[in-house]
Amino acid sequence: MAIAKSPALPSLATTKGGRGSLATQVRDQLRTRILTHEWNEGKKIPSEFDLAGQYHVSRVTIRTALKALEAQGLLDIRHGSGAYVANFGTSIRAGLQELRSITDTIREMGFEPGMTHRVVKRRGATADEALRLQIAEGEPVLYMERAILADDEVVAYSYDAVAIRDLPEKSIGEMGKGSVFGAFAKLGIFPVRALAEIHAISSMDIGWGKGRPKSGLYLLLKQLHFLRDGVPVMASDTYFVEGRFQFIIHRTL
Amino acid sequence: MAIAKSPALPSLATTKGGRGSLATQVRDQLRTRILTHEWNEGKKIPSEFDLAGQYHVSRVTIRTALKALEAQGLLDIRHGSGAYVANFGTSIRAGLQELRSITDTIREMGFEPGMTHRVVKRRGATADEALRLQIAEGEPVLYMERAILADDEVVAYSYDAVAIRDLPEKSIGEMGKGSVFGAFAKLGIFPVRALAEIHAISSMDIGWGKGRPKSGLYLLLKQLHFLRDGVPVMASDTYFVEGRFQFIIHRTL
DNA sequence: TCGATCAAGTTGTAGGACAACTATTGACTT
DNA sequence: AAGTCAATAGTTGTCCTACAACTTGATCGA
Repeated sequence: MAIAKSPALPSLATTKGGRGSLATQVRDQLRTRILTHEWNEGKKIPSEFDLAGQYHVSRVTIRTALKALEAQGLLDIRHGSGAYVANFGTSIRAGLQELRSITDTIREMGFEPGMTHRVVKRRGATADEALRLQIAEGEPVLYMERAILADDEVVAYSYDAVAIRDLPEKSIGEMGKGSVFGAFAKLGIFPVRALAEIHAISSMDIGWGKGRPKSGLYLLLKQLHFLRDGVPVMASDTYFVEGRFQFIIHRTL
Repeated sequence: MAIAKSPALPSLATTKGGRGSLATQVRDQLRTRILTHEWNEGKKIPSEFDLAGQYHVSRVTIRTALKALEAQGLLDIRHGSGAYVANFGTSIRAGLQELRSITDTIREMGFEPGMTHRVVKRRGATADEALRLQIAEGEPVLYMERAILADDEVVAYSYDAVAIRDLPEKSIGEMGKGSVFGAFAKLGIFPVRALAEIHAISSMDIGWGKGRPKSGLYLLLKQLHFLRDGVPVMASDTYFVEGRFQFIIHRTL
């Protein structure tokens, strides 16, 4: 095998300590290569052996990365044959089961994300919030009501409650401005998992402002975000205006 | 380490050729052990080394299985520490991203599944069906309209179109009776992946019969089922009556 | 009492080897 | 000439061993 080094492969973990394990980094880079159509749908990607050569890692690491991508529905690995790019239509994009901020998702879909805050305050937790966040009723939470925009059009209304616990007081102001996850990251808080419940809702009491949909039809994503150790940090009820956002789920065995 | 063989571990692949790879079999057995609460939520499961001993397989195989379970949100693997059972509330159960028949899911939730057929016929594909199933308009499809029941209560109405292609004529009758996936399995057809789109729908034209919900509020799961090689075999629009079925999604990084 | 250090345990990565499976080629038979 | 079968190279699946990187709790010392 010739050591044909790919021209523009970003090196692994050169800058800023390279978040996560080697396999994770390889997975993310391979995902990018797949999503940018470096290999056509249904076509075979290089063998594990070749990829190990390209990235200068062991076959074990490559396998771990490939298996992860298979679990996410991007690859189809066949024993004795090779790994193939899963072929759906052209849509695919980011599935719902991948945890990322709404803002990022909107941006990735090619729109300009925006946000307007109607309420940002600190108050005691309601009974429901206390139950979900595993805190006592009345314990302080950061409560927000926001409208989420894509290209200046409202796509969702979100009602969020963040458990304060040992959050520094000054950081609360941060939350009221940009992305919540951005503010989390600055504090070293990284939600790694969310449990979401989905409902269809018809109500005139959800949206506000002039962008409010007349139909009152929403897809409710009732989420609870967890830290690595299972501690819940944020409960958010996000009402997506039906039709303005495409929700996709990959289902695999 | 003592070779303390667990008393009731089903042996791997003793009967009927043992479907799938070793790692897949181990994954399924471990999943069962997790879902039956053999280990409490948040607690550590045995080390990879121990598990390898229990199942008489290599650590690599155990790792592959554990990684798969982590991707499904059942485990949380921490470098240098161990693998922990993910702790959400008690709900969890089967997430939406796991592909399985509605019937099985209902049964697993502790209800008695049922089904009534309103329409089962062979007809030409509509434009939309042709597009989704990647066949020509007018090509024959098996079209069905079914009501899906749990404990004799309607939980969903489903409109399905199965691509006939080289389906034997006699098997079409089978479809009209029990589970569609059961009929598929008998023919050696195994959908391994589905792409689902979610919508909130408010309409009085969906349900029928006396169990029809007065609200007309549904959660629409617009699905397309694929074979391993990416060939679409069934397009189904399933309207779940809002509130009668709990939809859960695990979201991970 | 508090902090640093150490040691044991666990997951992550490496490398080599072989088994199991797939797809293609080429020879052979009819 | 066409079809069948066997050999073969290429690829993923599993095993083994070893060590690196990380976590956790115990130990020791100031």
